[in-house]
Amino acid sequence: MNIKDIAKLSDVSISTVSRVINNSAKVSPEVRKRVEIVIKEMNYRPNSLARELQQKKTNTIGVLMSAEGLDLSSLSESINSIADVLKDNGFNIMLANTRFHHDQEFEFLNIFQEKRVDGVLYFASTFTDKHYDVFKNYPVPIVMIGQQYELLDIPYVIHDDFSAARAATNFLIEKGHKEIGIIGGPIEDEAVGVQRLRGFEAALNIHNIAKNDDYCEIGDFSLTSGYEAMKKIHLNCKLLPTAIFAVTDFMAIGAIRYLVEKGIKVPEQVSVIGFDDVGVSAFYNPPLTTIHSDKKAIGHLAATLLLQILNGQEVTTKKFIASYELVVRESVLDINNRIKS
Amino acid sequence: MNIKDIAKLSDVSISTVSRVINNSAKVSPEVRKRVEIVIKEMNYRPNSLARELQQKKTNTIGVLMSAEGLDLSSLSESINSIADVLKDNGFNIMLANTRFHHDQEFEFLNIFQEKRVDGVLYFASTFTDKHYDVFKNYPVPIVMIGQQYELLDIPYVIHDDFSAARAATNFLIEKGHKEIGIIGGPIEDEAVGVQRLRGFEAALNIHNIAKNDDYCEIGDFSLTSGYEAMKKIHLNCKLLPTAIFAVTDFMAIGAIRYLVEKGIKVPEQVSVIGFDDVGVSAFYNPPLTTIHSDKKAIGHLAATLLLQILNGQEVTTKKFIASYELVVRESVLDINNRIKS
DNA sequence: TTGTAGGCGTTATCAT
DNA sequence: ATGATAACGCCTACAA
Repeated sequence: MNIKDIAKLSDVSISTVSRVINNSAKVSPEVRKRVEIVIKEMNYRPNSLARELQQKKTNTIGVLMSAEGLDLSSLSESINSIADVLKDNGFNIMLANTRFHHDQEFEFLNIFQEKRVDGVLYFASTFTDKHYDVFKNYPVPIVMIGQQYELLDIPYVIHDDFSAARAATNFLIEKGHKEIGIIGGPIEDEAVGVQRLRGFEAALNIHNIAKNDDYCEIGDFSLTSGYEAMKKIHLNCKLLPTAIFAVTDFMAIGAIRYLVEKGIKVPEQVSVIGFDDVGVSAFYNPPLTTIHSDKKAIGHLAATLLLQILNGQEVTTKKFIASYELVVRESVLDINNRIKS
Repeated sequence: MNIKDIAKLSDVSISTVSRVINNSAKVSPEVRKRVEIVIKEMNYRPNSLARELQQKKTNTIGVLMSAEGLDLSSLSESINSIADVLKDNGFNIMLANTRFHHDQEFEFLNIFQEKRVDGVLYFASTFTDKHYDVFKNYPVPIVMIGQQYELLDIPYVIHDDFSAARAATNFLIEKGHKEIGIIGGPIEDEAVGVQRLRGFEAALNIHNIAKNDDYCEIGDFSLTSGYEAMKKIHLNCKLLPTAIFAVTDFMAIGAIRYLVEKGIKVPEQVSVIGFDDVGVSAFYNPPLTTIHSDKKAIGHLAATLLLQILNGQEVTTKKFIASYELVVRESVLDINNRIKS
């Protein structure tokens, strides 16, 4: 069933059918009615492939991300707001998830290109030379999310991982903690693995607190990895740190679970602070003190930015930083007035 | 940059270029090399729109679901396995999420049709007459997930919500509970809202336990709604039930959080059992006893089924039921030997 | 092994 | 207000 069939059945030319479909020009009311009835009758839908081929525009944005499941993850909120913005502007989303198989990124980028998406939103993780090459020659505009990469002239929106991590650590220090551990992310992940670690170290430095490597482990974002990292720290030293900064709420939850399982009280014996403010965090036992980043704003900003570029508007600023906020709940204890044992 | 340009630059005809792209026929090694170099050089990718238009096949499956970020997590596992199956068979996914705006389903179904997806995987929630009409006339095969609807001749894969809910409730009863409440789902959701409730009631019935309406509230799947439902139950009666069945892990978590916040011990004072076995459940405090349904299997099954239909294989069975399993953790207390107070 | 030409379903340009 | 026709970029007979 195509436009030709509809034309025949309504006894008009295909141009006229096209006109009623797109409201692109005047069509006499009677004819319009006639055509519309046939369309409804036949359950006809125009073929976007043909339309987009001829218009050289798909009204589709490719969104590339790297996460296990779209679950509670911090991404899902951003993606929802991206979806909203794009939908409001008549764009569709083509979602691709590498699930941490970063090599697949290029494969998806190719598919995007073949499918002729009008632009791409890229939740970055690692950034390699190959990324550089590919992005440099990419035929449509890209907006990067979550990772700063100044070599390339593509705009990006990030949250200030360094400052936020420093703030989290400072909070721990304010509360009297001096023995502080960290459960970090993979160092290939610049934002989470590197910047948050740097922020942590900076806070320690400025307060003249030495970093104890026995207190420092790395996870892969999963709940289990947080659990395992905490276990390693426990095994590393007979005396646990009084506080842990987990660079991800999920890892924080994994860590707390380990502690509770071992009969170690949180926050009475060990305080834990997270990062992300994922949905469950407020409902966890104990409710998690963490860094809340405005994921909705990030998605909104990135999508809007891309749309502007697509509209040919000049985008002068290339760097956008979303705000964060420390949300204090119950997983960190103030030990300033603790009687020394 | 199109096939014609490549042809010109490599000094061959477009058919030859097409042949090297698709390996569809013999091409002399020298010519092939020549063309391949130009392709690489020009960073050329074939236009799928044109290709799919002419082949009348997009190798794309539309996946329609209805979840808000949070809830996605029970879906996300299924979706991952769907993605795997489809990818292995050369299919792409087009994901659409109504986020509980069920009216948008039809809009997306239309888009799928316009984009000429080869088939659709439909995570059903509510099923109305309009669905009936639309599905009846839908031009490509549909496989339904999570909801049984026999009027239509479309295959579906579900988990046995009724039996699983009954099993969960029976477990509570076995452990000596007689005062049992439920936090249910919206009744428009046949599987979660109705079937799980029916299973609950069936278990009560067979053990001659009366259902106490003060113990029964309904949530909307969110953590908050679980919290609020538990609060209502608390307000309804001076004496809390000894156990609660929440038809969703997230609502169970919300409920537990409410109880803990009020100083009510879980499971010592109130036991809670969930449904879904979402990622965090094992790491919650206390670890959540729940029904684990094989979401991966569901996704795998549904995708495979659709592929079979697409391949013209006769599918005789229309109904597939995935297995479930009760996973016992620490949120339910055995009160059989409790000293009566 | 390689090239030519028609058609996939639209929209857009130009007549009428 | 309506219709004929040439693209859009590709694949696939059919020819050479």
